[in-house]
Amino acid sequence: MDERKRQVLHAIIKDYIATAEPVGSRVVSKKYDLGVSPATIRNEMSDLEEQGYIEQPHISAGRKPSDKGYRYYVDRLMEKEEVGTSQAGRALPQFNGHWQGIGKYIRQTSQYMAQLVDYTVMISSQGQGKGLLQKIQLVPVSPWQILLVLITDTGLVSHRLLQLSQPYEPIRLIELETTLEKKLLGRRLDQLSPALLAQIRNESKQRLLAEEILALMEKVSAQEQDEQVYIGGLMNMFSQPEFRDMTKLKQIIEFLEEEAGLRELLKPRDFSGAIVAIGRENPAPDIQECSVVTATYMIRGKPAGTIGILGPTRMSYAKTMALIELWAREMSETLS
Amino acid sequence: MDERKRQVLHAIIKDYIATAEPVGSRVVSKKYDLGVSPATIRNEMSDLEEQGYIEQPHISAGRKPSDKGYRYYVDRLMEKEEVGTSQAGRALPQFNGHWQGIGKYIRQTSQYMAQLVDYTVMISSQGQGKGLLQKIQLVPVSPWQILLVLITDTGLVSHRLLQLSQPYEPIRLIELETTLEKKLLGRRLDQLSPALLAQIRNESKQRLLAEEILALMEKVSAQEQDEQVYIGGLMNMFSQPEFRDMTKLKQIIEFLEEEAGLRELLKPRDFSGAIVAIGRENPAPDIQECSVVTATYMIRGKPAGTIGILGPTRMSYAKTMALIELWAREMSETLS
DNA sequence: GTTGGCACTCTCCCCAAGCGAGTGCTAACA
DNA sequence: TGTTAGCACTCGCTTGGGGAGAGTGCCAAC
Repeated sequence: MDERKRQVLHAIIKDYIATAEPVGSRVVSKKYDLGVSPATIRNEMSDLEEQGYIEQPHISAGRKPSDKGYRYYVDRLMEKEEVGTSQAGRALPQFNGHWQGIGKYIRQTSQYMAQLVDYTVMISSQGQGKGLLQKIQLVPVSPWQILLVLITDTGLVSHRLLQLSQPYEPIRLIELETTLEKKLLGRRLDQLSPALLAQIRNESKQRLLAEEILALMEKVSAQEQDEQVYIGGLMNMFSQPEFRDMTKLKQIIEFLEEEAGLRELLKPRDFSGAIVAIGRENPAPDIQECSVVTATYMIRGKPAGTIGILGPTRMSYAKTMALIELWAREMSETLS
Repeated sequence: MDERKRQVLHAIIKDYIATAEPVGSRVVSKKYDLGVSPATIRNEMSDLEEQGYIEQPHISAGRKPSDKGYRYYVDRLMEKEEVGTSQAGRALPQFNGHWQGIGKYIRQTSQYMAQLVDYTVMISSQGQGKGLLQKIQLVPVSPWQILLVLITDTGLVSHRLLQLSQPYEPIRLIELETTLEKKLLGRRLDQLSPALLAQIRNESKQRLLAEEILALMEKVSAQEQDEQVYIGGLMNMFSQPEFRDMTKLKQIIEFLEEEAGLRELLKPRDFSGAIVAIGRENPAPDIQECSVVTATYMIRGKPAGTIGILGPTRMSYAKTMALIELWAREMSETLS
């Protein structure tokens, strides 16, 4: 691929991203002055099509980029946008309200982000059950009720109200609390070994009580790992000309309503930069006419969730990638 | 309005709900045998139109019900569906998974409900900060950190990790806990009077500690009241012929994305039966081509949230109302 | 008060023609 | 050998008209 072909491809992609209309040889020649006539451009375009970088919707229409073309653009052509220059008016607002939990923060953030791009924003937040146990507390509430409180070093605080099948003896409760702390502190909540738990159960002087509490802890450890996904700016999809067709739109919304696929898409990674999946590169068939840009944010250096931006393949990659990287950094800071 | 007019109106509404097409005099006469000819029906329809119960999309089309017509139908014509008969395959599944918090439950429930109706389901859950304080616990975590745990009789457990500006003295912490319990237990979390809090602050021996904890409590009481709304079956709207027009659909989704309006719509009421708002009866202009059926569910007898079902004005009111009342009862039971 | 008949209106669908955009090819040119 | 102008051709989109179908309103008869 020689220099001029690259210029032609670049021009076609730029124009198509801006207009969503197939671009013809004349436009390329005039608007992006390459110094050659439309006829020459036509020859180049013919070659590019043969190589699979662009395609013709109909025989008498202009060309539009193919997935392969976009891939080439993202990897080699695109000028990376400087986050610094684009920062004004694009950064997330400094968090300054009352802290109302990570879920609330992420939900609001996803909606705010969606106002700044024309695409749909999805943010996953991984369960935080992977921290080390820092504190275990058994709080007596009533003779039949105990509150179990677990705190991990990732800042997770988890609690469960436990309805006992028989009243507890206060002394036993304190004993049990001590035992639990001795045996379990410093371990990962999601990796409590059954052997260890069995040992505690056996050593305990009030077996039933220990049994009930340990069962609850196992439940908690299973539950705290689960992720959630928040979506903002679904409506932005409606402004995209490629989704004027209801069936396509429906497909996308179907995908967004189904949590499993979304979670798979937004699984946190170790890498924190922006990653792009273009059209058919997406594993989920429902969104193979879309592109997804993702970036993982961290909490205290550990992957904690992923931001995803879903738009048509004709999305503005340079801007989107710059923004998502900026946002991932900002979220990491806010949440750490 | 005489009996035959009522029959004609009833027939028109039934047919329109089923087909979404304007119904003509011949159809009314033949399909819903009233024993009179189309010409007679035409006269009746002419009257009904004059009175505003039905309307003509074009001069040469059949009639469709107006908002007023639907209102009359809901109030007087409709045969109420027996919940008993419709129960098979329509009830919510018995909750039997791990309990993962009310939010999760409501989200899943909204999606399940949406599978059983062809409309969009919205469920609000009111903050549960309106219960009476049953237990206050200050858990030492580290010399600089305290965990504040509040439990109310509505089953709410709320906690906050507090970063102190100076280390606490263990004895003072216990003292303070006792004071707080003595003064505040039995009071409503959302109605802690400033005077009372000031008094505690003054009596405390370690002022700064008390101050920080009380400030946190005020925050918690403010935050726990806030509501959230879950939406399921947004996609169902796509199957409704009246929303094949993108601009209408867009309007509705705009409404659903904007939380304030939704919350207003789904404010819990004291009354637990189904309430219908038809078309222009809705205060929000964005959904004035829709109808909304709502019913409030209770937790231990107190209004806790509202289920809403949003569909075209041509919705199947009898079925929807029967279902929502059933579901509100079931949710109340599960959550109590 | 009810009915049949009839003229009238209006929408929807289909089809054909015309327009416009853009290509591919060929021949000429530097 | 690469570039350019010219030209015929293709194809989608729009426009306009005609016909079919559905349903009404009105009138006269029962």
